[in-house]
Amino acid sequence: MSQATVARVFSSPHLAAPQTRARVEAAATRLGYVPNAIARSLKSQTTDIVAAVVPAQGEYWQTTLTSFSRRLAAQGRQMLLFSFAEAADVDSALTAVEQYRVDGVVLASSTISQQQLIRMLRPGPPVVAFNQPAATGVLPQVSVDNEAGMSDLAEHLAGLGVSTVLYVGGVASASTDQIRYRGAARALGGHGIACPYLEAGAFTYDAGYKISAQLADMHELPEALMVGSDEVACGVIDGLRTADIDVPGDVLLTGFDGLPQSAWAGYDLTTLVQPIDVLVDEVIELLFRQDTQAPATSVVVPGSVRVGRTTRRSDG
Amino acid sequence: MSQATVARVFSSPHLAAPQTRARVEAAATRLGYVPNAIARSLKSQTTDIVAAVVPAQGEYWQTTLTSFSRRLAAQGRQMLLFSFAEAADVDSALTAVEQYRVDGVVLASSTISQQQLIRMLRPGPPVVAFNQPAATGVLPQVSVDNEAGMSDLAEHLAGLGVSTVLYVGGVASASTDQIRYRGAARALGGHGIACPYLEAGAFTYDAGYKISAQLADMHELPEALMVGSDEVACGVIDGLRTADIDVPGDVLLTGFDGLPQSAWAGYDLTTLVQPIDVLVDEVIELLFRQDTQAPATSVVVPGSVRVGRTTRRSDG
DNA sequence: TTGACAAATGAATACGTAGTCATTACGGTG
DNA sequence: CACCGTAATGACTACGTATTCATTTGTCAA
Repeated sequence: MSQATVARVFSSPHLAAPQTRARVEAAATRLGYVPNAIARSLKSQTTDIVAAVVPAQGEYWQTTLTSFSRRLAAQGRQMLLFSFAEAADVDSALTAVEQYRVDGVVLASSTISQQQLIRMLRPGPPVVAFNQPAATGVLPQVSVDNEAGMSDLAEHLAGLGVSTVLYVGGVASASTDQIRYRGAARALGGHGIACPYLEAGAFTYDAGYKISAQLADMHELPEALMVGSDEVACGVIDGLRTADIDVPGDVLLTGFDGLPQSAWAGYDLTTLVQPIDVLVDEVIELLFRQDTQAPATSVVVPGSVRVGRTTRRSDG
Repeated sequence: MSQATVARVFSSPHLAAPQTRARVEAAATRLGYVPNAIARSLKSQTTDIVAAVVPAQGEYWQTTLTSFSRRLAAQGRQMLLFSFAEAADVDSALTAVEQYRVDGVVLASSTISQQQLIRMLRPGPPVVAFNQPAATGVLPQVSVDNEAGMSDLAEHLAGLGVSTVLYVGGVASASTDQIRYRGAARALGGHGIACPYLEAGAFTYDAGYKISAQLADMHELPEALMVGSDEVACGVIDGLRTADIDVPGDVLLTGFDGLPQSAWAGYDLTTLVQPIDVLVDEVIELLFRQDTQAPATSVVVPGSVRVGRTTRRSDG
């Protein structure tokens, strides 16, 4: 019974005689033998591991993460997780990624710097950016159609006869924020509606809650608020309600992302639902497609508007 | 310039002459050389990787997950993620875990079967169960003090003069659910208050939302509801409000877990806040403590009651 | 019986690193 | 100058697997 035979039983069973295979398997269970994936990786130069670099905060990323993990598991691949809170953590994460010789890398988060993206261009595993329009042209990238999505929401508002709108963004320097705002501004502009921009400061509930104080203090509220993300939108709603301003009674509101929470009855946002499973599938296909012809392909997937209570006028 | 010298520069720099080190580092950046963690793992029999087996759904687990990831990263360890939706996925995950020779395994979720827990007793990396009281005595385990926590909440209600209470659980077969209910029943029993049990069917918002229909149909509501988890509690609140039953106006309510959402102004639950970072630290310490004296230590960490609007009577 | 051929197996090697051991170089002391 | 101790380095091996190549075994036809 040689080591080579054992290896064959586990990696290419058809090359071993059925009788031999049975003997090997019996011995394996008896001795508690389990093949060593580390050694296999060293020999085969492939780890079946995909690294994911994801922000530590935010509903949206967590949802994305579990989608990735499950999809990869279905393919027999594992996921090495790197969640980071600050930009500095990204660099150390990328260093670790390089050492582990993973089969692919997913970079999620719009706050990863251009410089950090470029770093990943060195020879190594395939890299795909997730929902990070700034990476377009630099790295292969997959994202929802932010501009068209926000544009669709704007058209929805315009269709309701709204004439004054305020856009509440998360982080003005984030590429997704910029593109979503552009989608809103252009669509509304087409109807002759202006759309000023207000920055909440972060893509979080708290940021939305706090910025709502500024809204409540305005001498005249706009008819509608377009908020850059669902999480911020929930904060805005709660903040306004605290100030006795009703949504949708006193002001209409839209979100973006389609988080589970946005569908909760307490909020029931009109929002753009991102088809996360589709996005994830596109990323995985991009990582493992054979032809590496186009090095920086950009895949844009359309989202869909879900109309909720926040744009349904009670008096309508 | 031998391979041994290069290895020393990267793994124990003090053994290399400063001048040599400089030359090696220069050559490394020039050639794009990066040490191979796979080969290192094979030789050193240690991967610096911890596997986490976590449910795909649930706010609570996602929060836990990112806490783990960050804490491990701070130690120079990585996290191999296995999220599962069904029990069958757990087995395949455990199989993969065994192959990758990770340095430790964290099993989170109260729905992992006893049989699956026992499987991990075979020789291999240290394993710790997270918030899984059923594992007590079988595996080392870390959890919040579920019974005392729910008991504290019950005392809080009793202190408000409540005399009728209904407990809304998630999954009756889950050990956490049972223990939390016991905490409520005992504490309330001490005040002569009965506490019937109602099962929502899952630890999700939707389950809470649906079960609230049954509550709304009761001919007489209890004075207070004790809900087994914050996520279910949010669903119950929204469901009741849909049926024009106000919380806390018509019924008081408590949650459990201390999720970020439970503090959102729209809910502002009275709940038991789990000190997740502390729990995570305990798990990591248990995994990597040197002495393996007590094989099935059980660490129980106290939580703290946060009083929110849901137990503040407007008329009080 | 012999040859040809396929199936099954064993021996040997490489993957890239860490560590052991031996060797060399160097500076100080007697 | 001889001796010794320390610092620095190189040669070599093992970690557990996949794979190539050679060898053995078994089967069938001539």
